[in-house]
Amino acid sequence: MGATDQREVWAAIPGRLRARGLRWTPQRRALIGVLAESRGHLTSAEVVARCIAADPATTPSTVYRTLDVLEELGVIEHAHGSDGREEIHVLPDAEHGHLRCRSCGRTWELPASELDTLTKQLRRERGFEVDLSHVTIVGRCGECTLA
Amino acid sequence: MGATDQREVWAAIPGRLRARGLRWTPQRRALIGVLAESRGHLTSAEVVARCIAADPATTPSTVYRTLDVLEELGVIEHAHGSDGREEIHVLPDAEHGHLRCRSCGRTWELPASELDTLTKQLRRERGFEVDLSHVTIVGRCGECTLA
DNA sequence: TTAAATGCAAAGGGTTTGCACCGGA
DNA sequence: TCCGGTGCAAACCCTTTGCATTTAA
Repeated sequence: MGATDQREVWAAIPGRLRARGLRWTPQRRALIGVLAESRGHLTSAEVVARCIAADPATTPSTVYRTLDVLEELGVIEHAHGSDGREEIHVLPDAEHGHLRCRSCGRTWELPASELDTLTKQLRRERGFEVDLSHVTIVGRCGECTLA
Repeated sequence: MGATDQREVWAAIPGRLRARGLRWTPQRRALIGVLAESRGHLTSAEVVARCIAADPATTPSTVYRTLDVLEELGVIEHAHGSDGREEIHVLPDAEHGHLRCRSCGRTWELPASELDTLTKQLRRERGFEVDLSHVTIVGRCGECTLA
């Protein structure tokens, strides 16, 4: 999915909200602005912090409530990081899992192709449908293993 | 690992604590009692609740502190569940990951053998060393998919 | 004896909730 | 106008911390 497509997703949100009888507000516009600038993953708390940075008048509860709405729209998905906090993934359309180094804390995307063997195997042997965007493999990355 | 071996692990704890200059106390005995009766996984909060059920005088902070000690001993390991809470795994000696159904909430152990292909592949292609006990694959189990 | 462990209470962080008011559609 | 959204504050839950006191070794 290219940058242009992503912009279209953001641009379509006001209409998608109204189509559901929901509303497009300045606060929601601000939140979308924060998300649109955030590649990859961030915690809900980080989203709140960035919204407050952008506008000190931001209320946490509004952010959390809007994040719920956006998840219903499928614009974001949430999971839980190794420290137990909410972690949100922007634009999960490109299904992928994550790789996290527990030493340096960095994360990488794990494309569906690399998890293909596992997902097929679990489906075949256990009838289990893997939710790719919630797969997070924790361990030590190459650099940290060498260091 | 059989039930007998597990009992031996519990029985060895007092000595292992003392060998480190740590102490075997009634509170720790009670906590071990709770863990020994808990197959599989449970949250820290559940451990606290069960300890309090066993002895209303239990103090949460003591439980949390002892869980830390037990993790250092390698008796338990902690991860984070889908709801973001601490989740502890008893006796992680037999390295395995977990499979969790996000619909019914049940979890299953995922033996190293089933993750073997993935771990080898990540090591080869990325130099990444997977921490098996922290692998949790989320999705929908066979039963819930049918229902 | 003496350092570890406990109990208590308080703070902490992130998240959720109730409710009156505000403001998109 | 009307219902959804907002802001505020308080509550929530789980977890951590400080400190005086107890207790295992």
